Amino acid sequence: MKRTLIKHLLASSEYRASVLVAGWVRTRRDSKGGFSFLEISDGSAFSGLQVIVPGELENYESDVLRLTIGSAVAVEGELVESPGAGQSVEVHATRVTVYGFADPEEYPLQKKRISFEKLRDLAHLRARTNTFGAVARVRNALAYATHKFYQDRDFLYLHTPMITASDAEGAGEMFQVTTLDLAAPPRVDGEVDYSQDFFGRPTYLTVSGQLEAETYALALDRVYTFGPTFRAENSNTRRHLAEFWMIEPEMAFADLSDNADLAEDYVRYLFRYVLDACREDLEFFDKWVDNGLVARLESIASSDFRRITYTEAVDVLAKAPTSFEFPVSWGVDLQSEHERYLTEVAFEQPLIVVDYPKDIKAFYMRHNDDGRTVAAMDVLVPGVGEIVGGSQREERHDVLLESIEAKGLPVDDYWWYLDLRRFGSVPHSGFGLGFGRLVQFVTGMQNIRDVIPFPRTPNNAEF
RNA sequence: UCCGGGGUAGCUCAAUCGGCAGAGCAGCGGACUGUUAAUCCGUUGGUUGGGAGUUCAAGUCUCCCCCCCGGAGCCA
Repeated sequence: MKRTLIKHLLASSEYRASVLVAGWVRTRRDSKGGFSFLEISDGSAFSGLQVIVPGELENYESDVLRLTIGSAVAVEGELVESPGAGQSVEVHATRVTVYGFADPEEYPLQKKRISFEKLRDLAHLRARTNTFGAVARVRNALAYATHKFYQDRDFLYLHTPMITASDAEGAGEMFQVTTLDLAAPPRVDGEVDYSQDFFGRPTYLTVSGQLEAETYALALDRVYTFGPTFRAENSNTRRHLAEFWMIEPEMAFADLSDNADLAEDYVRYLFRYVLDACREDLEFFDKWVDNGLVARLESIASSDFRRITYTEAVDVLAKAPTSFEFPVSWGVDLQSEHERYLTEVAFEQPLIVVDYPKDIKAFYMRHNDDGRTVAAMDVLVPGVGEIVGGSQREERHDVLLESIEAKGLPVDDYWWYLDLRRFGSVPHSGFGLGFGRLVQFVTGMQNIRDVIPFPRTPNNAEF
């Protein structure tokens, strides 16, 4: 018999004489009336399936009464209306096959709630919990919706390299990639001789695919990347990972306003999609993790983002009836506390802040005509902070070259990036969205380590 | 990396002035029941993160180290 996923049984309105399901036992409750209740989950839906196992089954004593949380079973039986309160349908088993028991003395998960901190030590098992199953389904839905959004808009999915020689934007410390013997590297004049390394030069894990994406945008018009990036920063916060996934669209013939439009459309599309596709999971998060989550997502999905300039933001902050740890004045970068005040207190909605001072932003951002700002934008959301960072890129060769030099960067390394401005240069724009932060915001999960299966942070690469 | 809070039974946490290391849950045994965080009775379970020191006596005080959490910085 063909196996049916539990989500399809739960959605089924017609009762069936014979079904086959398989999954992991969540609970077993015995009735001395001579039968047992099993709750089985296969991860296909938030809810599990209730199974009634009659005592007459030949392996009832030998197997069924030994089933505990975490055991894996297959159940054949009749799908019927449930007289109980907690579910609309249930299966009356005619056969129960045990694939694997889970010794209750050893199995670390239990019916009671376990802290997220503890579950990080059990990352190989935590997907079996309600919360992490729901996170996995939501993360999957957001990934699918991302591709759908860009594909529907004629963006081309681009694979940028994970190993790179360029320190793209000075976006942080990089992990070095080498095949040299670290105990005894070859040396020339006391310095490590990288000409003998695998690539004949020092190489690193990428911190961003943006610069490479620009080369394709200036040929194929619209592209996006969706891949892993790496930062070797010793960051210990609930919003940072050493390895995280980023989505970076890049558009030719597009200015900062087009860029902001895209970011806003994209984020709202994702919220709308996941509200439809993962309703039960989101309602679970709303109830147990972050009260008001669903209403917040609904509200953001159906309202415009507020757009303000950096200069206006500084103005609002200067007049704020709050005292900040870091004083605000034009020219300083916005601190977390400032961003939070803007998005959580002053405006109480997602914000797009544009036109930052050029001195605090990356070299590739387009200089505005005012001579002191660049066409940068950050999307700020309540609770998570900066979720998107982007800009219109500097397309003028002389201005870009000047900017690289002004930032003290090695001009020679950017020869191919500068070439894009020598041959058929056009205005273009793009942004990066941290996928983990997106999942954080959509699920309400407090810690980014709990929205990716195996988080990489300083001192943590166990799995 | 900096600041603050932590690390005690499988899990979540108590432990007064330095004085016999405890509870709930889980597990195990039993009772009961169309149950659904089931309930009731009984019961097993400890190198108190690691190391050194002070003391008659250290979970508790001192020093060093490791790890976790929150905030900051960096950023997405």
